[in-house]
Amino acid sequence: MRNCVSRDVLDLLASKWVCLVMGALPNGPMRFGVLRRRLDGITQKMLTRTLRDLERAGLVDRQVFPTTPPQVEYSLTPLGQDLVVLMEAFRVWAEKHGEEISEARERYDARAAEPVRALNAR
Amino acid sequence: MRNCVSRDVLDLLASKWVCLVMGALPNGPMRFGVLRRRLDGITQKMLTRTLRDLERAGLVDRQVFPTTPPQVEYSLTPLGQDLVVLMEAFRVWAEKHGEEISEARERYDARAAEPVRALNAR
DNA sequence: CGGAATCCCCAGCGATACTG
DNA sequence: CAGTATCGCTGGGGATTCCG
Repeated sequence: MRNCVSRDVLDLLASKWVCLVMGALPNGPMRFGVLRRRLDGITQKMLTRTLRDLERAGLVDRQVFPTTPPQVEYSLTPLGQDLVVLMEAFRVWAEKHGEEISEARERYDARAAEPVRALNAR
Repeated sequence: MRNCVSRDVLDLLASKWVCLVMGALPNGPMRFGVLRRRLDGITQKMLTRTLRDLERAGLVDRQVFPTTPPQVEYSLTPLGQDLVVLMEAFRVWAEKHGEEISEARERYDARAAEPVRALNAR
């Protein structure tokens, strides 16, 4: 179901790195290596793939300088910048309520463990 | 990297069904079965898991009526409603620019196919 | 330096069957 | 009706190696 358009964009965001990559390059063009180090923990393969997906979707611009060694710069397109604004709003929400969520999880887990303890007590 | 709080929430949204499930129940409590049919295409297992995750995170409330047959109603918590507002903003964005994105993809694919055709032409 | 290619693992999800 | 339990697969993604 939900063959609607928003599903496409949703699938994009569902990718593990898309948000992080986009969030890492809002200020001007950035070289591949620099981006890689900024996102410490990402594989070069996943960074390449993620950037390709974003470029294909028209959210990221890719500029190649045929020098030696080669140099490639990535930047957000206007559309990409527009989306980053939304994601930023989301990030703010997350930082505001993150604590609240993790507390809720701890409470939930504590409640779930309780019956088990009662069982072991016999 | 990015052990920051927003990553937790990000992982939640990255789940395939979270956004769809939350988007499907903004108006009052809703029974499991109804929700299931509304989300036509979701497995009962995934719906259960998704709802559990959301309940654990404090975004969804689960109320059980010990009748026969059993009846369980799900609803958004205030925190969940708050998040839905954000997701709604995102959905609007997606529907506004979805076309633009799929066009960009077609252009990209066309360009990518071109060199191949040039090769085959020889 | 930026990226393509290859190998491989395992979590996510679907399908199916069973239960209180 | 609203789940839990079990099996099986596929594909996302990591590690490594090679290339211009």
